[in-house]
Amino acid sequence: LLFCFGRVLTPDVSSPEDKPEDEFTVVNISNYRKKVTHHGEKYKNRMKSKTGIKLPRQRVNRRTKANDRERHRMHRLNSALDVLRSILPALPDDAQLTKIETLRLAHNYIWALTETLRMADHFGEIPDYLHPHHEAYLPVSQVCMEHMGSPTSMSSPEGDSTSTSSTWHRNSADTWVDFNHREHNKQYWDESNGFYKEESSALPFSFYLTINDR
DNA sequence: TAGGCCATCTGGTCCT
DNA sequence: AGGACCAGATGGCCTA
Repeated sequence: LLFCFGRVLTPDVSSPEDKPEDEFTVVNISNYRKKVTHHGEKYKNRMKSKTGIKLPRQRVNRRTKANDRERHRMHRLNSALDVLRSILPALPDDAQLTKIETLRLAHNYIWALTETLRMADHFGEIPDYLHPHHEAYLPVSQVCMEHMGSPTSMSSPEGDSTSTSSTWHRNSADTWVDFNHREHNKQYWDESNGFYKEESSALPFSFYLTINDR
């Protein structure tokens, strides 16, 4: 999956103490390259008190240790987010999901998978694309979005129902799964828009997966 | 240049 | 007491 992402490179989380303070690493974050200094080089002057009074050595040592722990804690958090990104549907463009987008997409992705199972129950059968031996089989985890528009833009809940940023993944002649960048709210299955009709006994149906709040 | 995103520092609070 | 967690502040990098 990391290969699938290609561009998802984890920041260097190896022990920062291993690096000289002046050294920096260029890492790929999002779709840009970013300099990351090690061991708080650019912040080291903040260890002075606001009044300019020299702080007791013990206090400085405590604070330094706490900073290290906090830094490592955030690195672990970021590593966990990378793992989460790796199992979410890949983005089509060369951009990594931000933290908030990752969490929102994960939330909505779980919701979509839950809906898939619920619909399978409802229709009494598993959709074609979930049958491993069906020609239309498509592991949900490998569904990729061809276009999501701006990851941070907030599209209108009511408008844009046939958004040009829609991503349609054809799985069979009659079944489409749409992991779409589209705003959802409590009416995300809006029948008036014809996205999904619960009473319909037949496919097609669509899933809209968004990184925005629902 | 403004705004978004991020890493880091920092001090406070809670928990063990 | 010390560690984990949290939120605010700060400054760097990038994009529109």
